[in-house]
Amino acid sequence: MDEFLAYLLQFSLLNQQQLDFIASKATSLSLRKDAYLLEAGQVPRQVGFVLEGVIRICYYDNKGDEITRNFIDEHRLATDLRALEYGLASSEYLQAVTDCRLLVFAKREWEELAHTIVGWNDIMNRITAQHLREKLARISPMMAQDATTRYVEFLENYPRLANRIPLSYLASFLGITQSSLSRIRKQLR
Amino acid sequence: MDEFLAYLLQFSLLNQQQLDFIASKATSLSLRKDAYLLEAGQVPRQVGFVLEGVIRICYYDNKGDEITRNFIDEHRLATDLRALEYGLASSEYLQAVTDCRLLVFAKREWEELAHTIVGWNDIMNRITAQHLREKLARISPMMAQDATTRYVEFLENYPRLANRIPLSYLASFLGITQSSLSRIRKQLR
DNA sequence: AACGCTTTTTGCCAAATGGCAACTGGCGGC
DNA sequence: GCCGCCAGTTGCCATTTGGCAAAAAGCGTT
Repeated sequence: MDEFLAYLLQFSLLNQQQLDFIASKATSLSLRKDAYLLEAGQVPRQVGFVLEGVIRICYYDNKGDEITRNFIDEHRLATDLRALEYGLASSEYLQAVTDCRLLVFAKREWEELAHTIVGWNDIMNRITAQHLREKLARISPMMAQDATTRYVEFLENYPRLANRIPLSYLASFLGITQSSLSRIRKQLR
Repeated sequence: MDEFLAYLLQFSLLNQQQLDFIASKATSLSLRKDAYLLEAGQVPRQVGFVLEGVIRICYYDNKGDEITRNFIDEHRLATDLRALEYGLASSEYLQAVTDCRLLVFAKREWEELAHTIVGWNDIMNRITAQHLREKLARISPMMAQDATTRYVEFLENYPRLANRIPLSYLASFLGITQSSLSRIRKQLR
């Protein structure tokens, strides 16, 4: 729990009373590898915060191929905040890549936080904006680079992730085939 | 000016007095094709809103090649909001791709808006988050697709842009070479 | 119309990547 | 220890894309 509060304090000044209130709203959840935290078509009903493990965001393209769009590891929010806010069905899956431990806020509790904590939405918007900026900053240079460079930079940007992710997911995230990625790895040794 | 106020009203409920106040802070600016609204290394001192024309966001990679990271067309904010907020130097260029007409708020005026209009930062965070989400939603599927698909989808996503942008910028944005894009175009007719 | 400048198109070949299928290796269940 | 399963690797060849340089097309100026 303290991990989440420390995370919030990066984005805001919250007093002890507020922190206690926030803590009182959280529950904990374990996910087995491959289990879904959220499935496409569902309306999200909770917000997760990853304490341990890796979750991936994926969807299916118009050819039916599964595409991994992103990874969420420790100390990141796992939910579709937009879909949650507007009560929309999500278009993506959130699936555990490894066994995971999460902190979870049910939608009702989350909204109570929004009503009770002054500036809660402001904090969330900041967090959202920062996460999106980081993702964008990592993803947008990737298109202009070849597969090897993309892989090497992934290793630099997410050093703690590479050895926990199946090759197929990583290849899909990098926009190359599994075979190509395997060959690239080989060449790098 | 009304265009900008209408834009704001999409994200918020502002009364007439607030709108008038906002309007009083804006000035207008014309940019010639190829002129810079912001250069890398500079600390941004203003926020632009594109009334007419196209601006691109670009930077130089470690090989010295110029990469176009995004386009900003009518009714979009043109600035580095993060750098502006924290007084940081921007790492990117904002360059006019065509002649442009902009609405401009100097940093000082922009901050006065933040202090005067209740919820101004909240509005800006919403706008930022939404823009980032849109960009991400368009960019992230691109890596998994071949160059032709990326080009076709660009045409669908930005129908009003394609004919106003030099081929080289577009190719760079799509992560392919100018020659390849030219060949792809040829094949599509 | 002729010129100079920039943008776009092409040709040629090399390199990177994809598609498919077979092979290998690790690991848990029996 | 053997088997089966899954993830990762490799071989083979087709396709895509890049790199480079030359040619063509567009455009404004004179």
